[in-house]
Amino acid sequence: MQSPTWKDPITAADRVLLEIQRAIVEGQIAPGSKISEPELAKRFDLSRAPLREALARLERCHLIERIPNAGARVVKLSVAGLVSLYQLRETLEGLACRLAAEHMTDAEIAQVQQLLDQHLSTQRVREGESYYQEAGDVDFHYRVILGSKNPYLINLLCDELYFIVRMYRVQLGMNGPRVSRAFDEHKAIINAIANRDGELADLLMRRHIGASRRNIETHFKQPHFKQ
Amino acid sequence: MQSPTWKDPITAADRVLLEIQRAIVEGQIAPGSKISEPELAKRFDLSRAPLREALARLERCHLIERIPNAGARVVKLSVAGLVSLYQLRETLEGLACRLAAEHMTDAEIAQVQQLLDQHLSTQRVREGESYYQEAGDVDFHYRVILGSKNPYLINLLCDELYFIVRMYRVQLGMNGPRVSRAFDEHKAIINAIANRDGELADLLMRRHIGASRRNIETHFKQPHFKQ
DNA sequence: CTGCATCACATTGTCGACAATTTAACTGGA
DNA sequence: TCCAGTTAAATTGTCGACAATGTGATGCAG
Repeated sequence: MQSPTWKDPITAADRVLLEIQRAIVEGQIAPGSKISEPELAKRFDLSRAPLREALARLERCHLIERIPNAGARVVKLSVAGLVSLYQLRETLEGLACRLAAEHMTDAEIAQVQQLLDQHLSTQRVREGESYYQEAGDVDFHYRVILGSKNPYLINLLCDELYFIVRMYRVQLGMNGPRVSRAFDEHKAIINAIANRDGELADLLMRRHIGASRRNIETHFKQPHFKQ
Repeated sequence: MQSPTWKDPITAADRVLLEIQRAIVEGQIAPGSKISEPELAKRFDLSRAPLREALARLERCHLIERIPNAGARVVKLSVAGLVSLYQLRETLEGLACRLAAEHMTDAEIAQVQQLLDQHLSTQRVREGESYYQEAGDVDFHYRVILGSKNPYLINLLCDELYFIVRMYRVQLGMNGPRVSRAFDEHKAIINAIANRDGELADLLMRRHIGASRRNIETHFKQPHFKQ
């Protein structure tokens, strides 16, 4: 409903949603801080009606928590939360791989392989620019998820879990040394899918995400991040 | 946010949500039919503000689909939708079992085992009353899911997917001959969890749900149900 | 008769104000 | 000083009306 799977931000609620989403993910609105409806309404110059619509969607993607008659707060990041989230991701994207191996067309698979080569070359040129790395990573996972052709799964991963996953990565300053290794793992996964080996693709994806989780987990203890 | 994991229906939006939820699940509001905000507002005697809040939550649990500036419709049931939904459920509840085998206390496990014996006896007395069967089934799955101790997973299964799963079962008239077999399968699953064998519990749960899906699938072709 | 443009109607999106509830500050007493 | 009860301020929930958009009917041109 609100991101890679997007139509056009038509209504005012849509626009303010995107802005607040970005602000929360990037930490401009601090984790744990209270969300004041009157304040945000003034800040974005609209009434509380579309704002509340946006808040409802923010709760849906786990960026805020609401308590009836008491208001909303931005979620707090924690090691336990990260582990829970990635346990889910491992299983879900593993399932996506198994289904993708079954349902993706040869053309779609070839397109992803081509995409990886393309990302590899641009990544060599723009050494160290983490933005391109993340864009490529997101793009790869996105394609595989869509390849599953399972609407519930697609909605879950692309709309509901996407932003909270991104929030962990962004706020823990993920630029890591895992760049080139991730590319190889992506290659192996799409090859397994190309061979219609869903079981292997499932396994590889779980490992891939597991490695990513351990990589992020270490950042919780590093000095440059204030909990 | 709106079911087994429930606090108290305090606000007007909460109350109307429960009523519409029930009406949709039980088919009193026909699948595919349009949701008119003015009509429902009059029918439940409240303004459109809390009604729209309720609609947002109905979309969240996949009971309605909204299109900007064009309104909402009740979801249509289909074989493809059922398959997609149960693919997800198999994987998710399998994960729940694996985590439950790791995180449930001995006391919690014993409580579930006791619960199953209790259900078995009451079921023998009230032969054929499908309500008790379903209540018991829901209760068992609910406990295992909570046992996973994973907040994202709990929210997903108990709040977001619970009602659409129930809608399929209710509207396809599930009373099936699978009663006693399900009890045995539940027993086997909780025993695996008691033995801390997460892998086996995972496998058994997937089979259990797979069997349930095939059981429901057959009802799509039977005469007593009009698509 | 068919196809397209126009227009009126119905529905959704948004607004500002009021009611209900929570939070905190304050007062008084132990 | 600390705690409980009360009260005032601020916030959330709800309402009715208006604006913007979508829908269907009507009428005209081809």
